[in-house]
Amino acid sequence: MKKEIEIFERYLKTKNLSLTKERKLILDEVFSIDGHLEADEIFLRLKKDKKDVSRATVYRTLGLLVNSGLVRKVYLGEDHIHYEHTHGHTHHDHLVCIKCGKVIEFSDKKIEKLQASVCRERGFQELSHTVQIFGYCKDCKE
Amino acid sequence: MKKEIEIFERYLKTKNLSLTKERKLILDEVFSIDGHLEADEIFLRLKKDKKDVSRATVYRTLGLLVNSGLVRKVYLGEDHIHYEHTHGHTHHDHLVCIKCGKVIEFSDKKIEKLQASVCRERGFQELSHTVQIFGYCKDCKE
DNA sequence: GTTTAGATTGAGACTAAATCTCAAGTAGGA
DNA sequence: TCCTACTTGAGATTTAGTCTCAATCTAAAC
Ligand SMILES: [Mn+2]
Ligand SMILES: [Mn+2]
Ligand SMILES: [Zn+2]
Ligand SMILES: [Zn+2]
Repeated sequence: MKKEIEIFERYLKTKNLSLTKERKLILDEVFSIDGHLEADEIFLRLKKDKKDVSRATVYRTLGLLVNSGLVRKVYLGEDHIHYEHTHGHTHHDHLVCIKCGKVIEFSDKKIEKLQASVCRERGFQELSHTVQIFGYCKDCKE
Repeated sequence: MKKEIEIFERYLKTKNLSLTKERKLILDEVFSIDGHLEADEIFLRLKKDKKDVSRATVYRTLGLLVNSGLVRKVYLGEDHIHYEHTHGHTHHDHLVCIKCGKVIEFSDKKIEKLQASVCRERGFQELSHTVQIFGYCKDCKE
């Protein structure tokens, strides 16, 4: 599998943009995290590492990463967006425990197929989707 | 079918709260709108009608309406929450056109069943879910 | 190597959604 | 009537995210 950095650089090339040192720092930080991450988390981790990058650049670069297809936004019921790697991960959706906050990933081919046929019936061209199921996880239900 | 106001009042009773004139104004305004609505829309409509209610009370009351089960929050990919009636409407999910903003509702029993079985397999107790499919509607796809 | 146009950045101002604070007012049961 | 808990509005606050703009960098063209 291609490395993230190559994909990102190729994407940037197509937009006449370049892989600056700030963008590389952010890319590395994002791919050093497993699981769901937040913009501010990237900003603070880099700051702690004395690899300062401005908050604006973090947001700007996360946008580029999303557009390049390496990363996607996920909505987990909180008041800010989370991000997760798509590169190297198969598509999945989320069960979110509203008590302990745990996020459980699942994927179901049959659901995906049915969603695709809903779109087909409506003449809708799907680009992406997110499914969130909120409730209590095994450990939290009474 | 029971009227919204009765359900709301009963809910409030169980919480030792009362149906004040502000809460009634907001309830009426919310149920006068068909489709997806925003908190600020309620605030501004009431203001225009000279039925002033503070923004804080609008948010507080929308929270109560959600807890009472009359209304639910929906995430449509924008930077603020939308609300929609649940009372008197069957459950559905959304296709969101990222070009013209159109929101198309759909419901699919088979998808819902499969989601339920995903939860069952994981010992997850579902309370609610939302599905959003983003893409181009019939009129917007190239 | 210079020039130059366009890309890039950081600091901090700004916006907007949503929540919080708190003093003043209200409702209802004892 | 008294008391307590509920309720509200105004505006402050919080927080996520965007925008502005001057300074700097990049890389292609000369
Ligand atoms: Mn995930
Ligand atoms: Mn709807
Ligand atoms: Zn849990
Ligand atoms: Zn459209």
